[in-house]
Amino acid sequence: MSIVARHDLHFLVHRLSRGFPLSDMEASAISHLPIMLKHVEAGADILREGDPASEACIVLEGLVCRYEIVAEGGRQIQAYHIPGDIPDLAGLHLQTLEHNICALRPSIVAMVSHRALHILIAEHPQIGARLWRETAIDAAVAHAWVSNIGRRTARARMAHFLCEMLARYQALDLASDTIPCIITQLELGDSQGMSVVHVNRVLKSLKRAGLIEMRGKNIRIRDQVALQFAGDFDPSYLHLSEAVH
Amino acid sequence: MSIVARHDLHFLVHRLSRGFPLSDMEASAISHLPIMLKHVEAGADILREGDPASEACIVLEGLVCRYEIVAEGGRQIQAYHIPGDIPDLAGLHLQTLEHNICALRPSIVAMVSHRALHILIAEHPQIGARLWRETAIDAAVAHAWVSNIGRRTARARMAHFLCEMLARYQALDLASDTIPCIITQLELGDSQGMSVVHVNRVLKSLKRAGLIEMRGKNIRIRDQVALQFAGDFDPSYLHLSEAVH
DNA sequence: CGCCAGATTGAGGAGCGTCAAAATACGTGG
DNA sequence: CCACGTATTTTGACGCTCCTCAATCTGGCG
Repeated sequence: MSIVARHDLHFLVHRLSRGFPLSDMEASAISHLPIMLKHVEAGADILREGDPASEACIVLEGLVCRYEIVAEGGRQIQAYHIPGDIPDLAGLHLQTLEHNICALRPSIVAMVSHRALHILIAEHPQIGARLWRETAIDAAVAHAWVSNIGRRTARARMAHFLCEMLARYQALDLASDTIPCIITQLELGDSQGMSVVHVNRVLKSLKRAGLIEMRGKNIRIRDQVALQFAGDFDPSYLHLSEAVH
Repeated sequence: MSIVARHDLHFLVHRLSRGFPLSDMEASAISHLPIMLKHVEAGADILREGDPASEACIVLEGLVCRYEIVAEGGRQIQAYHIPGDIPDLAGLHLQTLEHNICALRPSIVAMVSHRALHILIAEHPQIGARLWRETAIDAAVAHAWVSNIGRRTARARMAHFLCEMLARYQALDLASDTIPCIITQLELGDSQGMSVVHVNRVLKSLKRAGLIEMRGKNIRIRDQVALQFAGDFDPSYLHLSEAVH
């Protein structure tokens, strides 16, 4: 997975092509964006709250998250970002971002200057529309998280979350039944609004029910349909494969 | 408040002008959008989950919310929309929206066809950027809600939410210390992920502490600074007044 | 082989949900 | 202007979910 030759932007192109393919010229324009590769070690921040951003980062490999520290002492992970995602795309239109972005695992990201992106968008309005769509999807996912955390029991919440992660990796052809990244139980808790202890118990319950199992440090979904049912999961909000009008 | 002559898009223009004013031509182009006014009664849906949308609605008066019904039976209100907001702006780039939009109070909205918006954006790219920014802010607010619901106690969560609503109305010059819309305790609970009973107790606690008081059916913030402290509130994420680059 | 991050388990308690009832406000028609 | 039906608020009692604290266990690695 770490061969330099593979470090291109094909996951991003793939994402933006969802629904309706980009033209060769557009795909090529994206691939030729002036990027700077950055290897980030696990736990390292990529962007800090309040930084005036002048560039965006595209996840190429690894696992990145957006998080915030709240006064009462806890960390809240607001989103996970997998290859092809642009965690700080919103920074293109906002002065500052009010969250941190960090790598949870050793990761590789591509840094692109906002200037380059603005030029790209000006020359290829269609790409601008697709990127705007990404911002909209980001919001849709966040809203789904609000519902998940606000109104579902811990068990259903966890099931829903696991379904989301699996579906996103499946859309990239990076998974069939196993979530290919390692997420610790502490991280699961910090994203789903529960304590590590309770995460552990909920996972145990899902294992006992035959819905999931551990495969080394990864989580394998043994019964995706049942898990989706347990989590009241409908993948529509991820907009993984819809057409563009 | 219901004089027809006031039913223009000035709140929207105001929103989009934040940070750096729009040109007269741009402001005028927005004001001349072909809109259809729609009076919506309290409780009526404006958009249903999964509707293939071909138009967007701009809130002119009243209070509108985005919500979802989860399997376990509860309603989760994901966002409140006040005058100048476009609750379903994301629909401009997504096939379908996976949430409902309804009026919580008698409201007036302006319906605009996506076609008209696309033309507007094509002719005024700057307006497109500002609308894109709105999508980004929508996502930022949703992420703040994730943190709020996921990691704060009921009391801090409520304080944070009240600060948010007040700040948004203040930015429109529609409030000084009183949230000018009525939100029932049931609605507060459905948005903050708590039961009506607990909402009532939390509000009581905030009243006893002298942070808020009731003014008829409205909530008046008696000590905004203290309430912000109690809710660990920092308005940055609302991006109410920042410059555009 | 020892160390350490992460996982697991137990016990006890706080926060918050549920159920149920009463109180209050609000709109409507007489 | 009052009577009445409905929506909302308020309060109490009780219990479940989930948190905290704390200890033990496991697997990976130098």
